[in-house]
Amino acid sequence: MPLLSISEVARQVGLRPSAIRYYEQIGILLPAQRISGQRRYGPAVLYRLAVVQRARQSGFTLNEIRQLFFGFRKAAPASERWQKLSRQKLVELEELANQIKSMQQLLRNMMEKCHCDTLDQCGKGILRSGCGPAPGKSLPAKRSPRR
Amino acid sequence: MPLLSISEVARQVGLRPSAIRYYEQIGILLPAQRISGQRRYGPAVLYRLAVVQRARQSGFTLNEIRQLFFGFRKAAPASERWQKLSRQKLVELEELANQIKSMQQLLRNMMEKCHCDTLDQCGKGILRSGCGPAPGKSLPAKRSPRR
DNA sequence: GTACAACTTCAAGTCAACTTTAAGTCAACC
DNA sequence: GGTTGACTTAAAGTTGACTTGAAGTTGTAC
Repeated sequence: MPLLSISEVARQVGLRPSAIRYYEQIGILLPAQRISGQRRYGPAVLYRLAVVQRARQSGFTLNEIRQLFFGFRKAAPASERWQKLSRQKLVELEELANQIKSMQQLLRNMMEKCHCDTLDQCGKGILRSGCGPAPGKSLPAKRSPRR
Repeated sequence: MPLLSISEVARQVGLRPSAIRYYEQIGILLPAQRISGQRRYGPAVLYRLAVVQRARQSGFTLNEIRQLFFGFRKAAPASERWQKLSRQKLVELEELANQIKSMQQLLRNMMEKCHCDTLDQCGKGILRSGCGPAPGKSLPAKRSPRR
């Protein structure tokens, strides 16, 4: 039953030691046992950090991860904790995805429709919504050609 | 031909005066004419800022917006500028959208498959990839029930 | 006894896009 | 002359998730 040093833990989970100290500092990890001043960890910390990493991958902030660990009554099962936080996070991600879609729409529209010469022209066009007209002929407002 | 004060411009474009000063400071807006120390703007600044706002909505950073304005040879038409920057940005947005999809996948998988009691259990499961087994019976991996 | 690596703490720095604050200037009105 | 309101500048603060730096401690190796 070997106790791990901070850099050993860091190595195993793919973090830097400073990140692990930070997690302890902000209360995501409980203060580790010290041996002559230095942190020593049991293997369980690897599970802890696996959860943290998975949650980060899933888009949770460190505050939310703290909720996951400490924001429930003590007996609350892990599955219930994930359920609750995930539901909310899925909503946020959906919103984010929609934002991205509308950015893509704007960009595609810009690439397709903007024939402005100067950016000021372009700005004028934007104020009338959409972007500027073609230099010579006015296109008959075709809709996006499939896809 | 009325010259606009900074707060009038801000009001019209929906920014705060401090943002406009900031844009000047970082070189997105050219230094405005001063009248007894105060900034005065012609109507063209509204086009400028319309472009800035549109670019922000499309996901461009302020650095990229500076590129849009000043990162091309002087004669480069606006449409060409947008094309170049948009192509790159669309790639980034695509990557971002994929990240979000994988987060959503992780979360849905978690909600569906995790029946862990403790988060440590959960962490153990994650280390073996996926999450923990059911408490009693093993569910036959049903796929999401519509929607 | 001293060099060294690995750790410690605490404070400050990083990034982006601003905002906030403090202290000062200016023109207009009473 | 005094007050008000809108402006000015420069510097510092904000948020999140860390990293970096400085200065100090510990255990081990030579």
